[in-house]
Amino acid sequence: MAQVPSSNILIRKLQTISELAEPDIAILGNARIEEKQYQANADILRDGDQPTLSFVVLDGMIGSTKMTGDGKRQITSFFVPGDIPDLHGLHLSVMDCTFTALMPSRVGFMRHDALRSICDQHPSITTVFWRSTLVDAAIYREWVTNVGRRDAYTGMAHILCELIVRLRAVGRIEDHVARLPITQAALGDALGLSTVHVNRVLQDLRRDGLISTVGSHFHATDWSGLVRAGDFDGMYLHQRAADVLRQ
Amino acid sequence: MAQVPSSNILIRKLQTISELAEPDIAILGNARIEEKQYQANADILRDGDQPTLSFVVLDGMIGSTKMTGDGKRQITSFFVPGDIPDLHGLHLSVMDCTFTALMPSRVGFMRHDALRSICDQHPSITTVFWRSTLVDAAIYREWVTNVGRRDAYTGMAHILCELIVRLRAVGRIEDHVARLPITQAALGDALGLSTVHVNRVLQDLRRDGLISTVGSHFHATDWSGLVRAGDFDGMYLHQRAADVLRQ
DNA sequence: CGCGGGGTTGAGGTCAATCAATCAATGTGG
DNA sequence: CCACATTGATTGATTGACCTCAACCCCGCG
Repeated sequence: MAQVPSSNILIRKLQTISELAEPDIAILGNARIEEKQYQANADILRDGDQPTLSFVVLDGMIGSTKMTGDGKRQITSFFVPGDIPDLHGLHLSVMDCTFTALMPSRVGFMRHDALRSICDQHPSITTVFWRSTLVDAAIYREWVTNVGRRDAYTGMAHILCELIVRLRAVGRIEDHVARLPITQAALGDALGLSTVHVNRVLQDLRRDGLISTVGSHFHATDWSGLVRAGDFDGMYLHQRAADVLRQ
Repeated sequence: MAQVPSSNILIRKLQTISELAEPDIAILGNARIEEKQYQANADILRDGDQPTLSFVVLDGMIGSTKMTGDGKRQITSFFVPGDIPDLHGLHLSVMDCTFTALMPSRVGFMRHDALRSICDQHPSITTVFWRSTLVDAAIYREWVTNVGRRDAYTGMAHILCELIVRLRAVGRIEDHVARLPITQAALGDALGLSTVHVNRVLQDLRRDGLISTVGSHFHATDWSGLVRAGDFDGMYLHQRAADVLRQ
């Protein structure tokens, strides 16, 4: 029905971290995907759920979030088009976090039993999926460090660098201009900061000529400066060499 | 040579998160493991390494650590006996973090090629290993939240709860008395705090009757109080029901 | 035209870092 | 057996990063 199958972006993302064999690409391309649109701040899966579906991000951005007992929110990771945020649901029956759309987003659902049968029949795809969850874990590790040991200015620059590299890898931004209608509140929840402080840190980054913002457009005006300011080394994203060189 | 094969603790740990079939237990029990002892603060694998071995913790405690550009250390997770901290090395060729012994520790090395051939021949073991790495990722998620959105007092209580539950699950502590010769500096690096502040927070926890310390012995004198203080819900550890009930 | 969401600004307060000692326990060489 | 070094814990004083509260502004929208 769709000229551009929604599995395309999934395949592209997986290719940024693994080499995919032709037959595997065909298998993944034929996977049945049910598309659905979400508004900003809509929950897709909730902490405590026992889902029978996983989803791939097609457009927009999804956050994996956790709430503390006193109602504060932490975003533990961003997920951009091509990512399968809840692939772990395939093997962990109860969700330990909530997936929320951080901007208007389109996602594609895939049935767990279908994914499991693909994995059973194609061990090489199992490896690719496993690797994808391992890269997610590597990103979590970096976020612990970012939140625990970097100050607000450095952490903000870091997280922006990560977003730009990941979006570039799947062709969603050119150069270092990102259309990122992400709220300052979301950035704060990602970095463990208040929205007020996020605002001030963004002003500092603008003052230093590292970024500029025009409405929801977000621009890294000094990429190497931003990388330096953010103490950023994208190695933890484990992208294939070919993709890294394309940066 | 050893009466108690070092794979026992590995099997026990895997059983806390997955049901293991008899044949799989036999396969894992026969895995060749090279034991090695490390002193406190010794690195086992370093950021940037390309290891051909993975290791299981046999005794002590290992931390996965990252350094920031200005030389601050963050511990992104603890690993206790039975855990395989660097199982991700099986599919991510370059290490993105360092594994350090946080106290005198004994670990057992297993060759990647041996592990890969086990996975190739026994898909059910692949699933168990995959699930193990997914639980590690769930722990990272919780740590992001702990470091980002909980204050020092709550975060400290939380991390102590996690350690106690995980150590109990593999039978390394009875009741809630833990022998934990972990330094306050390590706790600080885990929580993103200075050692001075760690010291003061521990005093607060003692003052409130939640913990007591005698030398390197560490005792949760009020388990339910500590759980409450730490905003702790162990669901994210994804232990099997039988194990959770045994708490 | 009023409303709400997101962004911006200012003032004051707090949690935790830093700096700088001191102390206890352990180990080491003479 | 003691002088000395080392590691980790503890304490006090000061500083600073970031939070909270409380406005206000801007803009799109029903």
